Amino acid sequence: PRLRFAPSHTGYLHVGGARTALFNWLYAKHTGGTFILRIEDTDHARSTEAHTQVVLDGLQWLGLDWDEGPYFQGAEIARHRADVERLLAAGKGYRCFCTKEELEAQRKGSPGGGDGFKYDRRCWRLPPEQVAERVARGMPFVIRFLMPDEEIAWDDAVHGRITFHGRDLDDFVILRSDRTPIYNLAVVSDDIAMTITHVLRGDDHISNTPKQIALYRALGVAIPVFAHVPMILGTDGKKLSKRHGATAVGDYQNQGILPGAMRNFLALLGWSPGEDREILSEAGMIELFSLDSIQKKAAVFDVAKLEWMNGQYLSAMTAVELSGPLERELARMGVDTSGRALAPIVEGVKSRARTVLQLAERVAVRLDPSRGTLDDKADALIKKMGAGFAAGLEVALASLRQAGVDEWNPDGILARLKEAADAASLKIGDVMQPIRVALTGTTVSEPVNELLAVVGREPSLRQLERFVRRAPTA
RNA sequence: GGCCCCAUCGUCUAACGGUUAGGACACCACUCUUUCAAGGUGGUAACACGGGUUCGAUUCCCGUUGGGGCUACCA
Repeated sequence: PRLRFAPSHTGYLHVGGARTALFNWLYAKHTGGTFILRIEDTDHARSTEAHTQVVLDGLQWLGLDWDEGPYFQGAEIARHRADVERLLAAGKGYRCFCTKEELEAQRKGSPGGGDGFKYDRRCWRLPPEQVAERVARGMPFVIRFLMPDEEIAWDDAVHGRITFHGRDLDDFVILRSDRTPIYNLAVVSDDIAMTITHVLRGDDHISNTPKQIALYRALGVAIPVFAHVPMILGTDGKKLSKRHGATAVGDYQNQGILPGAMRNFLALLGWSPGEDREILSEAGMIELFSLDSIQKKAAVFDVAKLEWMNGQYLSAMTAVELSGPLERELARMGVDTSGRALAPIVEGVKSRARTVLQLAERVAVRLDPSRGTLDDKADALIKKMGAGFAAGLEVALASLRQAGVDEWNPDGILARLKEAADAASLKIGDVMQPIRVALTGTTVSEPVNELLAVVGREPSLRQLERFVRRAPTA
């Protein structure tokens, strides 16, 4: 099989597009087929190289490598025109001299007031000599496709049989007056030229499919397998768009989502491997993927589940595997990591983080506790403990000052603190929690003794002292 | 308006005529723990509605309702 992903270069890779690309890629990998990338840039006004690059970067980030391309639709205009000429010569297309203004007037005058307007074929009825005369006169024209009055149906690989009728379809334009091709014509021409066997695309193309099938028939070419995958919706059930927040894969990359997690999550949106599987390896996905287990229903994009999944990937990865994305994020935050061993810190915090951003923030605080800021829960705890907070901190500090460098390890610190708490008749938690808050600004962290060990003796003591001066004593 | 698609917990989904309708996220308890958003255990929560077909429908058919898509010299 030969598959293609054909995004238009809108300047960003929409998660819906990414999911479509993923399904194409999975099917190609599963069947040993070829995955082709083609950029639809016939709308040259919007076309820029930078926009194309964003799409390429997004696919690469997700690990979706293509076997051929990227091809550019805009480079094939000569072939598109040749196909249009063939249709014209065979009487399956015709010249239309109606101007945009005339069309607009016709639209306004039609029953529906414009929506659902179908061209009335007045130019098709023009006598040949009049057409020749207008062409000779240099009158501008578009070429329309003569929609046959017949049933157009196909067996969709995800929906089953879908049936349209030519009488409901318009004689749509296939070549603009500037002799550039229109989308539907270009797609069919390209898919034929590239011998595409499976067209896997979004649901929103279902209504384009009968037009394209009519074109295949007129060109005398057998149609490929069509598979229309469901759309991705926002939480309000509407087509996912920018007003829902992050919709581009680049947005999620910036928010600290790992590519593996994103791919896994996207795969499960509209497809199910069965047997309650959730976390899937790349090989597992490829092996299990099939067109007939694709959902017909649109799916809502649930960021909470994406983040959960990202957390799963995060805690399953080793500190070494995480070092790339982590250091990139730390650099972006302006944190100096030179000469510091990050691995031990990462081990302590990765299972509690859901995004690389959170991971980086926590690592940064352990590198330099003074950058921590109090969150609401920590603030509430301080208030709740009242004088006990400062008392616990004093006890901790006094005891930790006694601990030498040779003792500054998780076991040594724990022994110290236990002893000190006992001596002061405090519960161990009344000593530990204040330390945690002072060092991280939060109520959440790895065990406090490990936290102290990883932060180091001097930085820990310095931060605790700073905090004692600040903490309320009454 | 016309054409088309869709319909299981709040969300992602399993079920391919017979199940106490299963899992995951989220949520709520409990548990482990010096804390926790981590781990563990448990819980609340769904077959849109009405007709058929059938011994039997979440499952097949029709309709209703509801949602969505398309309807450009955009892609």
